[in-house]
Amino acid sequence: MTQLDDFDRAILRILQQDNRTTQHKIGEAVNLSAPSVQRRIRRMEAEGVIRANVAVVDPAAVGLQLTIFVELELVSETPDEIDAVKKSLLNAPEVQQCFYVTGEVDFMVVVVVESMAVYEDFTRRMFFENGNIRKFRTFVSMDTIKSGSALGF
Amino acid sequence: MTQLDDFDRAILRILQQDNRTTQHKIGEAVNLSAPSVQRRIRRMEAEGVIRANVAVVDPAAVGLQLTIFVELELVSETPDEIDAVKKSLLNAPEVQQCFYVTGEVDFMVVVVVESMAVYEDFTRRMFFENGNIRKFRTFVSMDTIKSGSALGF
DNA sequence: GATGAAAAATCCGCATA
DNA sequence: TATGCGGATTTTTCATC
Repeated sequence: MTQLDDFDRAILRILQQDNRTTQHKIGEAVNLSAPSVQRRIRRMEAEGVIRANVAVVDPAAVGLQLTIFVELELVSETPDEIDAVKKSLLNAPEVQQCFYVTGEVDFMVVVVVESMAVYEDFTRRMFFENGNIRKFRTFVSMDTIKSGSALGF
Repeated sequence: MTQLDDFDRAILRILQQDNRTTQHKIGEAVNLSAPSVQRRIRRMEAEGVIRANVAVVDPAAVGLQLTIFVELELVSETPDEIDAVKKSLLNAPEVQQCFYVTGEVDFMVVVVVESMAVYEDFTRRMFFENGNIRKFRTFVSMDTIKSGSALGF
C-alpha cells in the first residue's frame, strides 16, 4: 500500500464528513485540480484505503431502537472454536460490529435490534444454544453520545 | 418524521452498502424511476433518516492501528456530572463512538489511536485527571471481525 | 410517479514538468 | 510518476405531464 501524502489525508478528511462533496470543491479546498482529486480518490479506493462509501442511517428511523454492547467469554479458545464464533457473529444481521479483544473477555459485540424481545431471542439463538459461550454481559445504550467512523486526524 | 415505506427501505439498504450507486440503478433495483428515487433520498436526508454520506476509511491506512473499548464507571451520576463527561468524550478526537449505558458500567467508549503510548496519554488526560472517573477497563481489539453501520433489515 | 431536457459532475486522453 | 487542461460521457436536477 502506497504511503499517503498530505493531499491524500486532506481529501480523506473531507470525504469522511461528506463523500458527496464534488471533486471541484475538494480541489479548491486542498489546492488541486478536480481530475487530480479524482485520480487520488480512485487510487485510494483501489488500494482499500477507502473501504466503502455509505449512507449513515438513523437506526431509530428504520425501527431499530436499541443499541446493545455484549461482552462475550468463550469456554474454549482454540483457533477453530474462535473461528466458529467469529463466523456466526459475522453472519448475524443483528451484529453491527464485532471485535476480538484482549483482556477478561474474548469478544466485544455491538448489536442493533428493534426491541428487547428481539435481543432476547438473539441471545437464545447465538449464546444459550452455543455450548462454547461461557458467559455474556449486556449493556443497553440509553444515549448515543457519539457514533461515527470519522477518524480524527 | 414520515413513516418509511418499502421503497424507502429498499433504497436505504442499497445506500448503506454503496451510496455512489446511481439513482438510475437504484430505480431499476426497486422498480422506480430515477427522479422518484432522488426525491425519496432528498426527503430522507431532510428528515434526518439519512444522517450523513461518508467514506469509510481503513484506520490502519491513516496510521491509526488500535481500536480500543473502554468501560467507564463514574463516581457521581448527577445529570451535571454525566453531562460534563459526555461533553469531554464528545470533543475528544480519539473517541470514535460513545454510549451511555445501563448496567454495571456507565459509558462504553470506542477509542481509535496510533499506539498504546497515545492511548496511555489519552487515559491520563481523560480519566486519571478527571476526579469523577471511578474506574475504567480497557479491551484492545486484536481483530476486527465486523465493522459496519450497515443495519440488517 | 414518469418523461425528457438542462445543468452539473465525473471521467478520459493528451500535453507537460 | 503526477499534474493540469479541455472535451466527452454520465449523472443529477428540474419542469411538465
